[in-house]
Amino acid sequence: MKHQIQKMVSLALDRIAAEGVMPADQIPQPVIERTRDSRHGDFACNVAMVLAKLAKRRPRELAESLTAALPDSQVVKKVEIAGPGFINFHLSSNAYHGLVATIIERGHQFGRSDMGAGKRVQVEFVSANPTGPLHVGHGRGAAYGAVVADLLQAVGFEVHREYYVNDAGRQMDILAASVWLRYLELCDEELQFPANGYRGDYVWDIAAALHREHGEAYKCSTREVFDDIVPDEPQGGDKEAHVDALIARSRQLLGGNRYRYLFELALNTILDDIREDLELFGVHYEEWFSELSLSEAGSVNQTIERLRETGYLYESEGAHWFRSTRFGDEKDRVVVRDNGQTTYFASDIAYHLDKLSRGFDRVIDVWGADHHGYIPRVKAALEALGEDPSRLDVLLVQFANLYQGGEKMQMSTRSGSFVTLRQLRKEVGRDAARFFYVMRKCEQHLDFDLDLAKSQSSDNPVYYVQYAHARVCSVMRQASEKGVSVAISEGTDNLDRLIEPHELALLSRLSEYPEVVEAAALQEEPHQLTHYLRQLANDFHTYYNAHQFLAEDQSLRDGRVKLILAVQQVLRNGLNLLGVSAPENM
RNA sequence: GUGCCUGUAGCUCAACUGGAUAGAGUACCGGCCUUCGAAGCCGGGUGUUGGGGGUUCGAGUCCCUCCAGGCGCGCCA
Repeated sequence: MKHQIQKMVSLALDRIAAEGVMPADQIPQPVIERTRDSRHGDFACNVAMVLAKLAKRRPRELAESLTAALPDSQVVKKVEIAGPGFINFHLSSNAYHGLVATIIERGHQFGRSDMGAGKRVQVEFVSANPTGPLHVGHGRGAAYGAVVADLLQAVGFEVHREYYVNDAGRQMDILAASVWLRYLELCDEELQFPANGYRGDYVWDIAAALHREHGEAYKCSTREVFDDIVPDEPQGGDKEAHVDALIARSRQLLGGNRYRYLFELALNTILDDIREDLELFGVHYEEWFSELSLSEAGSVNQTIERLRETGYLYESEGAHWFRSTRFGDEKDRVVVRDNGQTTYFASDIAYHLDKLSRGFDRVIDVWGADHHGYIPRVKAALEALGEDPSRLDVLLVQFANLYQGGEKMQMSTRSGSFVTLRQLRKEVGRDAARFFYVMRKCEQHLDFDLDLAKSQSSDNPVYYVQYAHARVCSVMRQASEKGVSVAISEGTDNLDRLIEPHELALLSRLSEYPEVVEAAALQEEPHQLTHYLRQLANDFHTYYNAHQFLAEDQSLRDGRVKLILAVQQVLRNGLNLLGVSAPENM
């Protein structure tokens, strides 16, 4: 509908331009928007005000000429000029009859489009280090990334969802060492657990599994392990150096094979847990991309060599630096440490290079907002290597704060005192969690009220929307129990019986749905869809209370049943895009 | 100190990316169930859009400045 009106206005603009009112080569695409206030009609156009200066005419005067030049239309009943120069379009009552038929006919396809024209988009999200279970902070990135991906797919992009597994870095070694030390404790060794080690219960679990299956085959004495190790922080030393020394000692005492077994046991246990967790959260990936595979294939070293060839690499204090300041970064960045190890940044450049080389038209990263300082250096590296950095889009997701009983809950990964995504799901359920996570713009801090998400009351927006869907189902059940026929007629038959203001409002709302999906997808803003669904549910509940759907009058009933079936379909489609179920009863 | 993000009704947030009188939910008060599910609906008031300046027909939205909060500023990932 929007496009139809836009075409009409464009045509009118061409016509008056031909009359020499203004230069024909400077005519913009007119903006059509839905009115906020129904007294202003259904759609409004501001083009007369925008072009007033160019045409050297008063806005209202220009609007007069424009409306006179508008072509006739079946769907537009009345055109008015209002305010400073708005052109308001009032639709005729049958304008949306085709819409209802279309929704019913297209079913779950309604709202989808091919606007993306099959362009390939890669969306990387969550990508949490496999050093512990996912917590509620990751949950937001998971829900947000999943919905953005689904939205893009819905409007015709070919979407590739990917999880980057950081299975190569130092953090993984710290995890392995942590597991081993806990294992030693299970073997009745007494030791001082490092300040920088991972302390969560899951570390004990992995250690216990190792102990169960291999007895004391991995045991060493505490003396062997800690002999000559630099002191830890509580003893006045450096916690980083301490833990690095413990890692080196683990490798040395266990030997390559046993260390690798331990490392992979920890990695796989946690990764399996993460996979299952996300699966149960309704988040699916096309690919789990291993960082380790990058370095094993030599990509990281190749990337560093390519960078060296560009001349933007230099040596200083024994390390190799990338001159990212050349490309607007705050400071230069190390890619190879003085101990010869490549940095996380180095593999990340290699990874992004790999993504771009796979031929995606667009690459989207969903990151926690605490990583925002990282964007300039990644883009700098891509630019230095001759890639177009604008192909990469980084979406930052702010933290989610959990509230319970009005109290903010504090969390920290290292200390192990965090609420896991799994706990949250068990607590509030998948539907509420998914919905709450995407209810806010991603750059907003999210206050996640556990009590509200759990509550089965009208306060809870998830139930509000789901209830609207269940209500339609219930009406249809009632009809069959009462023996009332609700087999609907063909096409647009009987839709002319829909004349109540509530019905017209509902029709207009339904017509918005494809626009909302498109806007939410292109702007990467799932919250637009949650807001829309609440409005649609509200329109429906209002209608429900005002009118009897299963009317005596057969043709009236037919029209109304068609309308509420269309509502049901759109609610279902929208919830489905959010990864939230559309229950038939509650 | 410096860069990014945020600041809108008592609280949690919208505002179609520059449009008309800034809107929802919640909280508070009142009304609506012998008729399709009251997990619902209807009515009632709430604003110096953090402050100040600027840009223009028009600013919550863009620019400058100040104030407040969050995050970042490692040869960690």
